[in-house]
Amino acid sequence: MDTPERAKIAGTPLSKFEDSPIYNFINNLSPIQPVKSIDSVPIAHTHQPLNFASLSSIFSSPHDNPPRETRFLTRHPFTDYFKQENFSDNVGESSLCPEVSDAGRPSGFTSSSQENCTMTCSLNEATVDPPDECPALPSTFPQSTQYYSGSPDHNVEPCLGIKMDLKLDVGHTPVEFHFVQNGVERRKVLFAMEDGVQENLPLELNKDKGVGCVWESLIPDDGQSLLIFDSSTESEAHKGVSEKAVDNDGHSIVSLLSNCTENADHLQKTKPDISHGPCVHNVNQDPSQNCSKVFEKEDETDHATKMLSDMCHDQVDSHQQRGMRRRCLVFEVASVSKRNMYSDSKLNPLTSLSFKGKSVCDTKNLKPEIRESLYALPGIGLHLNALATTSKDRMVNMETLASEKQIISIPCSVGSLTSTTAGRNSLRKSSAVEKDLCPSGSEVDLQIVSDDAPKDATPNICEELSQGSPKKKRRKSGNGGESDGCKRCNCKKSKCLKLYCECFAAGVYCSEPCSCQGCFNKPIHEETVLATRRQIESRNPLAFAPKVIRTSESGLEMGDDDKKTPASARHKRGCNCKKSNCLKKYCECYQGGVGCSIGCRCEGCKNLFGRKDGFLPRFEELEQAEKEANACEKENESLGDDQQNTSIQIDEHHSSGHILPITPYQSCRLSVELPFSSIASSTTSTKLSIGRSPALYGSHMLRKCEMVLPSPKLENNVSTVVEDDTPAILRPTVSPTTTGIRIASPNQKRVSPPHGGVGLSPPSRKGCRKLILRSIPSFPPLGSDVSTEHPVNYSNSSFGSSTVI
DNA sequence: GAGTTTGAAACT
DNA sequence: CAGTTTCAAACTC
Repeated sequence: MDTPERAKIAGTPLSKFEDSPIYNFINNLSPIQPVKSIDSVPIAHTHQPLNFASLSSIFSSPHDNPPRETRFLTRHPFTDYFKQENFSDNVGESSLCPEVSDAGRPSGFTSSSQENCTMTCSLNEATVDPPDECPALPSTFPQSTQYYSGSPDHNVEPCLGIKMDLKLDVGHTPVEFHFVQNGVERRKVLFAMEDGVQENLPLELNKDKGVGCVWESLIPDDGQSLLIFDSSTESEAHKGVSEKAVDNDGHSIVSLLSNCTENADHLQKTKPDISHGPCVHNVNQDPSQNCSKVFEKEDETDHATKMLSDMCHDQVDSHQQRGMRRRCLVFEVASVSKRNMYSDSKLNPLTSLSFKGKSVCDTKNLKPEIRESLYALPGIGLHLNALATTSKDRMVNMETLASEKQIISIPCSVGSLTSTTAGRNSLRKSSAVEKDLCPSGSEVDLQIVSDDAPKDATPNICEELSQGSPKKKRRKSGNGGESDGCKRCNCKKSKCLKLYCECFAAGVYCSEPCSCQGCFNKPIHEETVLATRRQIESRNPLAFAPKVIRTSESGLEMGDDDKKTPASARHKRGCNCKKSNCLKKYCECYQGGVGCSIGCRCEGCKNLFGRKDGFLPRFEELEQAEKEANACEKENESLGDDQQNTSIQIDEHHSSGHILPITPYQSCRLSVELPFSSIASSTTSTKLSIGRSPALYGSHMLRKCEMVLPSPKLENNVSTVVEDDTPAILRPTVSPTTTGIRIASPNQKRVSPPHGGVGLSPPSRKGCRKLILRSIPSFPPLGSDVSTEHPVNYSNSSFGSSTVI
């Protein structure tokens, strides 16, 4: 919708809605008193108008994109209404769900109510089909909206918001609610959805709707089909549910997931009669029961995650996949809603978004500080250190995605992000809650725009997204335990409370994949962790800063030495290699894919990325050296051959055949406050998001694609952020990507990026394809309309700028 | 998987 | 700040 419209909506007082027929209708329908949940609007409650009361913030979110909105069809009165409500601060954006065919919605409630209304509501963008269309069936809906997940069109917008599609067909049509919490979760869903869509429903996608309508395409025209899961794979409970759902009038579609979610939420608390809800009725009781059973069995917090992971893994049947995807979405929602419901203030959707530096889905692993910061800055999730870490798996994933030509926005938030707003501390969630969240996903704004549907990626993503997934445990592979993409520590004596511990250093809690002993880096010992962290920071404010900060900018703007700020103290100091010749991972510079700088005290430096003496090896030399040095890694790389096929693309601008190493110094052009150091001081604006976090994505990506150097975000973001609340990512400051990466030596002597960079990249980089990392708009503090200020142009974003190789 | 090497982190 | 020790990752076998 147009900006004016949005504004209009935003400004629409709740009262208007109250006056609207729909509002009245809904009120009448629901015998249940509206539940007020601030953080989220649980699907279960969606049927009640009041539930949306807190959505206003969502709508106000800066994320709204005018462009996108234009797509939106008609605005439904409800939209306004919803906006009025405070959904939660967290709501970043919502993408509209175009009216998909009725069945299309992942979650749908069928209401027996007599009126027919189709309402689609995206919290952020709230798109609603006006009541006019009420009788309108899905088919009638004009165009679907694009989802962020990867639709090309969406690139522009960062999405961290809660996305909610509310579709009401009172009468025969089911009422469907799509609720995507935001950020990570949403992305997860999107990934899953897209993935499924692309794989399974390519035709559908392309048919009528065009690129943007992936989601919609996912949804079968036949609403029923949507709900039907592959019985073979589905659990009994689900089966029963779906069947029942179908049974209801043939046209009523019930979203099992929604129900489950709803049920889950309600079960523990109130156990409301779902059937009562205006929107939910037919299907629901049994399914709900089933669902409830399921949920009861498992820990609430973990359940959603597990389910998600399981679903992700099962992708045999397209049909199944659809179901799976939807379920994932739903579950996710469910988990969210649960959290919201139960943890109330504790859970902030945004929080869930935060990325863990290393593990993709370990929200629980996030350290308290980070969590806080995350809450404060939704967009920022990646710990800088995470960037440094290399994980092949992730690489693979990332690469895969990249290869797909997807645009991945990986906003990295520094582990110890400083919360922009101290006030948001309240948002901090309990660790338990966080567990459910998928940090990586969340924070990382991982938007994949795939030109080619990335099919491969899906699994990976799913895996990452789902902590529970079995694959997770692959963790230690030959490379040292990164197989999962999540590199985990193996500390024995440090109790994981020292920088020796990668997890600790990355600002994440140790998790299952870790092999640490006597670990204190766990939520249980949060206080200890924090105290230790503070201590370390007091000693060295930069201790938690990323080892290597690379900025596309830095590369681009070589001239400004002054501005360069060392990303981390460590790097400031530079490496101190004696025997590795800076050709092994022992060397942080090498590991980070940057050249050594003057600050390095290394001996016999042969850093392929650039020597402190300014020497740049020829491409051939580099290649050979790399081969020699990294033979091992190559082996590992095999895994991603397909994915890695894409050669690293270095910006031609820079490619003169030589790689410009980015030394830490170089990269740090911007005087940036290290985010980490500021952990304790939440008040400071956060700083960085280097990669977004997900650390998973970002970090690995970066690592593997070292040449690219996304870390720029850090700088960019940081600088920006500091200045104003606008997420750095969103800011136009950098123009990076387009230009390509330039690596400048600290002295700026080095220049010439390698051409393909292919051979040069450190082992980790090999697989790197050209990734367009977009800095995910960290969602700026609610209320500020980023879109206007910074139209989210991923391509321009710092990340995006950095071309990933 | 165990042992060695390495260099950062921590300590003095 | 420099030297030493501790530590865990990286690496090798």
